[in-house]
Amino acid sequence: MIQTPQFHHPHHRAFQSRMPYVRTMSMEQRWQDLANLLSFPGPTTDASGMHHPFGHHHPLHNYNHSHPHSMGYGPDATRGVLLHNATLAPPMGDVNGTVPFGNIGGTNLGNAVATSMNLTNSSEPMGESNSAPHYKLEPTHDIMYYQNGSSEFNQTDGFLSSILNDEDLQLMDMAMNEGMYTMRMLDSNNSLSSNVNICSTGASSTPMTRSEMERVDTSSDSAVSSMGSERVPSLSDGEWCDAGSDSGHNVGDHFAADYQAKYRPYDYSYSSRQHALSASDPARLPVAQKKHQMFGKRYFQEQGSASSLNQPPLTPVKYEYRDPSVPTTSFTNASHPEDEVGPKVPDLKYSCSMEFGRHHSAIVRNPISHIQHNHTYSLPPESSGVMPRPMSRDKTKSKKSEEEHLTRDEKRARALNVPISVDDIINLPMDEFNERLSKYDLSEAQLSLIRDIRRRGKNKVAAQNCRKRKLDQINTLADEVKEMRDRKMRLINEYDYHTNELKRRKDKYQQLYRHVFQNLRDADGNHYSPYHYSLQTSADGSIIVVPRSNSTLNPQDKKEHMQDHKNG
DNA sequence: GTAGTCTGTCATGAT
DNA sequence: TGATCATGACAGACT
Repeated sequence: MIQTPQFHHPHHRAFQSRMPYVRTMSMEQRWQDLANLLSFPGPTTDASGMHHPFGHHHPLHNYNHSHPHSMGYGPDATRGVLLHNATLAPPMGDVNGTVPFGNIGGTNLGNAVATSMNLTNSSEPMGESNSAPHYKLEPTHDIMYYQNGSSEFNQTDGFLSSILNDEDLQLMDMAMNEGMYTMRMLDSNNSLSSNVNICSTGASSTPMTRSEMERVDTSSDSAVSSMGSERVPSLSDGEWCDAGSDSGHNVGDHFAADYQAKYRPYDYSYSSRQHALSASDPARLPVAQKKHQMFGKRYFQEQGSASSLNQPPLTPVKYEYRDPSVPTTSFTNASHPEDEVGPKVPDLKYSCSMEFGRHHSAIVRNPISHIQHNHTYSLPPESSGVMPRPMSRDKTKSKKSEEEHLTRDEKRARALNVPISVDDIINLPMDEFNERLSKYDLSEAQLSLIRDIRRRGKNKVAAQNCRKRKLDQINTLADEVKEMRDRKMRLINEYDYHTNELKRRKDKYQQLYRHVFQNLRDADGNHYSPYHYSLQTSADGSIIVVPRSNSTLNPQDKKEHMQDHKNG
């Protein structure tokens, strides 16, 4: 039953007190807030020729702006009339039928009105209250509780605008927000593999499978650590192309291609010789289980060599071992060190993985990858000294003496008759190294050289790892930049969608409001004038007709109102 | 000849 | 405290 509350009713106070303040907010107020937020286009006259209050200057726009809640409730609201028997004429148009009402703010206003006022003589809801796909402004009957012009929408608008406009800030914020980033990565881990999944209507949501995540997780089992992602250290020479083609052409790919060219595997003759030279036992796995540093943040990743052995790393690392019991021929004893069969330190090319190429996109998208990158690099077992570059001209290698292949440290060691191979000097564990040293009566110069050789050799490997990590970080950042750009485009599209959706529903609401007044009749069958009455939603969702005071009309509306009175 | 790149080396700080 | 690692800087070799 439609009621026009008598606000001088003795129970007015009680009536008011029963409702939360916000719940007594009139429909107009909410409408006005909505209109203020969205700058409603005002309809003019309806089909009946009735000058519509919404025309041109919506009477609700400003009439209660200064006193948004005084209308009908203030002390001057003396005109309120309780309409116990207000009836509605049959609906002139099937508002419900022709255009289904969307859910307005999670509450089906049309449904509420229709149910409460029997507008359409139908019990069917005018919309599906739960059908709102995205926005759910409010879960209750209270559609909008905006108390002033600054609404959530404005805030949202400003928020989105700021996001969309301040790209740098956005990128930084998002990058900083690990959680968000993680969500994003989880949310759209497919987009990268599908290459520039821009302008998608929503984030793709194919989750990374557990196996993929685990694969990434276990990818950090190779020997040397780094702080970048697994992509760089895992790539093999020819596999960079695969990785590049997988994700399209972007900055990361550029680096990838660049990297392919720059970081060729250390499989030169030098490397082969080193493999032959190297003598080690399985315990002498390459290198370094290292601490990681990611943008000033260090991660300590305990990935001992044991785990490297126990778990197949994502990056295939080739190890060649020689029986440790076989004594390593000292450098001076081996006239042809390359003939040594060998020892074997892990085969150290920069191992590059097919796995990376295959799982590139997944790895990049995997949030875990940002936490547990495979910072390991398998490196060539090499002695210290300058590594000769691959011979570009075959003619130069024909009669090269072996000495020309020797590194500087090897030459120095040979010059000082150091009885330990350079490879052993560098790669032997400390205990074994000292043991070896104790076997010989070495001069101070020899000892000093040996220490330098060992230091330089380890540092060389460390430098190589460091450079790989650096490029790895660059690649990772390039991927993140691309990801952020994709996200930005998605947000823009989403924003446009919601803006249009809001406008559509606004129009529906406007249509409904007009429809209500067109069909609303008092006991005598007369129309309710929208100038004199307004609709309000009570706490229980029922719609009441509330007389409005003149003070609630803005000057323009008053002017039109007066003109209407003069005309007719 | 010059510029850019690659890589070994040193110095330094951290672990 | 020494060994090792990480990394910036530098220099030489190379393209």
